[in-house]
Amino acid sequence: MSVAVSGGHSAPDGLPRHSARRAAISEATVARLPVYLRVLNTFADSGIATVSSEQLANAAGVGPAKLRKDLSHLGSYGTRGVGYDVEYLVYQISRVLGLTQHYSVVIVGVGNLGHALAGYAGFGTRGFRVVALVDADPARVGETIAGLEVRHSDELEMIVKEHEVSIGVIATPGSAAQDVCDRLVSCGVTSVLNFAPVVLNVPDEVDVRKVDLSIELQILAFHEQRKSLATRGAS
Amino acid sequence: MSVAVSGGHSAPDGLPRHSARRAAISEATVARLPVYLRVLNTFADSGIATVSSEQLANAAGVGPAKLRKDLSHLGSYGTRGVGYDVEYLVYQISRVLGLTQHYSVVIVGVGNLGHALAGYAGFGTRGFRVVALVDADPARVGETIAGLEVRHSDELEMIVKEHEVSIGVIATPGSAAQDVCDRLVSCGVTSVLNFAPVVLNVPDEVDVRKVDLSIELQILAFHEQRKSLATRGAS
DNA sequence: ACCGCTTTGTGCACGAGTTCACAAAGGGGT
DNA sequence: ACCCCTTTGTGAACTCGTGCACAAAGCGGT
Repeated sequence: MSVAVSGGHSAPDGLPRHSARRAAISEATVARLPVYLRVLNTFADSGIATVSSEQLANAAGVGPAKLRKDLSHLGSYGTRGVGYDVEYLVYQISRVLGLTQHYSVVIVGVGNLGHALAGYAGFGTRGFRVVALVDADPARVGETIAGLEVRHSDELEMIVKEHEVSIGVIATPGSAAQDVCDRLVSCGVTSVLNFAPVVLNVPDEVDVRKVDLSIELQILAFHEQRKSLATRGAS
Repeated sequence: MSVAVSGGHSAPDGLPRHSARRAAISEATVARLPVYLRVLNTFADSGIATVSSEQLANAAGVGPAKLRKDLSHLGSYGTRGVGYDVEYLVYQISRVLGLTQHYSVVIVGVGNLGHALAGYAGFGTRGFRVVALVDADPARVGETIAGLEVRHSDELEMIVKEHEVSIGVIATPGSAAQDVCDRLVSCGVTSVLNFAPVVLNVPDEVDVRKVDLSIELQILAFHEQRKSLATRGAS
């Protein structure tokens, strides 16, 4: 749903990682950790020092058992009879997610959506920094958005190298997306967030996550129809 | 990912639907159908009349077996030795997804993101029509975006009733999201697309899908870290 | 009318993810 | 020091989704 959901990652890679101190965290769990993290942060802001799995699970919209199993995959950071220390858990999840490092992000395509993304506060949070905005349209080049000057997409390779960009955000029309993606990948970007309505083709080592509005709407439409058929059928 | 992916839908509802002529389509399959549909449309535009499961699967980024199984869940619409008729399959998937009906959409929150959503072409396609834009800020009320006048959120209930809105899009700040959601639900909206970074609480019969940028970024960060640890560990 | 080639539809086995239920573990009061 | 209450961490059963492999089914050429 998210856009749900939906990542690149092909192989369940059973390769023996360097020395895997932990049994490798499942994809489903990784997708939920950011939710827990957000909820924990709101708890911390409210001055709450400790939470039980049940409280946390309720706030995150999952079952308590699932939550405990998820957390157990990253270590034994709870106290039996008490719960989890909020601050400590925030730190541990941040560490596992890699948010203690910093990531440079480039946004390609400054249309309506790219504009909104550039101004999105979520980037500012822990670890992510938008280092450049890029567009193919010369008319937009030079414009300043959210404190960044829009640069021409010819400079894309240079920008990626210069800032050691690791995450590329594609907010172009669908027709340009694969080309932009190829260029990002060819100069070393290994993670892509794709907003264009196309299926991107990338080598195995590159992760792609897609956010697709019209897919989400169509999934909702399916359930809407299902519901209206159900009530009509019951009459 | 999707935005992951991530829907409301709680119970796997084993209730005997009205007369369920088909065995009910799995959630995972439903999430892929829109992708198939899009690919099929590009094929149709290229004048291609027939596709094999392998061609379609490649273009959609899935395995051929999975694709065939997905399609088999909605009927036997292929010809052995030949493949699938593009136009017919487009029609069948559209029908199953409920895109032959029309859905009225209201967008709540006209900030950067709401602005972009209002102008998004994806809404115009088959079945979805944005009937109103709503914001709580009086300064924005009256402004015209994409041919629609922004109205004050006090009028939300009236608008929903008047236009028989079935899908609500929440593009407000997180602090307002739950309140807006409650109001939408209380006047009959049964599908919500949530862009606010909060976990919405809704009754079981309401479907929520969330699109969360910062979650997607954090998932990418996890894999980035994993990759950099792997290469560092191999040295 | 038959034969061989291609491609679908699906039974089956496997693996991933979820849920249940409970033993182990810690805290606090007496 | 002991006991009771709460809550974690996890083994085990189960459900769901995926991928393989192959039989059934068309089509076209002879």
